Amino acid sequence: MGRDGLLGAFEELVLLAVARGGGDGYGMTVRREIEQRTGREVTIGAVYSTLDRLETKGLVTSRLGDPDDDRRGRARRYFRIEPAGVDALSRVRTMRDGLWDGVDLSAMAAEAEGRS
Amino acid sequence: MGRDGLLGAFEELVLLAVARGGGDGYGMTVRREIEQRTGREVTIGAVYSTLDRLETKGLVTSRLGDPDDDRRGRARRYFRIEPAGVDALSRVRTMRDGLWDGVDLSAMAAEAEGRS
DNA sequence: CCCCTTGTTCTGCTTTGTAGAAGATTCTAC
DNA sequence: GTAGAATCTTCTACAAAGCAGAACAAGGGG
Repeated sequence: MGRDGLLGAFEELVLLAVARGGGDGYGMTVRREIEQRTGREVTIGAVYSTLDRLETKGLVTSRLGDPDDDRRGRARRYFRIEPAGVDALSRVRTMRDGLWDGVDLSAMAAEAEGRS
Repeated sequence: MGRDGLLGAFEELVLLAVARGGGDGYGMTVRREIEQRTGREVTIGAVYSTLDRLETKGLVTSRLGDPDDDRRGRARRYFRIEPAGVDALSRVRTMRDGLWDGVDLSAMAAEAEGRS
């Protein structure tokens, strides 16, 4: 995240997936969400280490669910976004929008193509 | 950039600034552009190391200008974006848009705030 | 000459990003 | 009851990206 509290690229994706979950997301669902919405494959290790880092920074918090129900396996760890996390998302977006503003990708592609 | 040719957060900003320059941008102007449009301070070392990495990946190319004119100092190194760079921007944008889609930051802020 | 200005390059370190194996826990079926 | 299989998390180790600041380069002007 660096010097002034910015988010890395993958951190942003994970944080966004947590935000979408509304407090009901956990490691595996975050992974699925990212894979489905971006078409990109993601390893589970990458997701968890990023979640841990986000929690350390105070952008998300987690609580352990009980594994009662009729499901098997280990207890889930649910994540939800904190105000600081919302804030970080907001800032990263504003910052990027400023640089994207007015950029025309197809015109740019045509121009770059035309030189080769 | 990792496994599937993705851009890091800062790489994206730099690449975008190069793109905006239309081939006339160099280290110092890229820095200024980012600072002005994002309000974020950036060290020159960060900019150059990122530019080098982008060049290694084939997303931008550079040419050395001659220091004729009446300006002083060392020759500038001008950067321009290549088709692969345009492509990378396009992909990173599509991917992120998928996850941002439908996210309402202010509603989210209110909800997260309301819990504390 | 020496220094000021404009730029780039180099060195070293910290934070992010990735991968995959290992551990924990419960259900099913024999 | 015990071997799998299923569902999830944790751990270990390394590669890539991000960042800071000093060093270096080169021309202009007293």
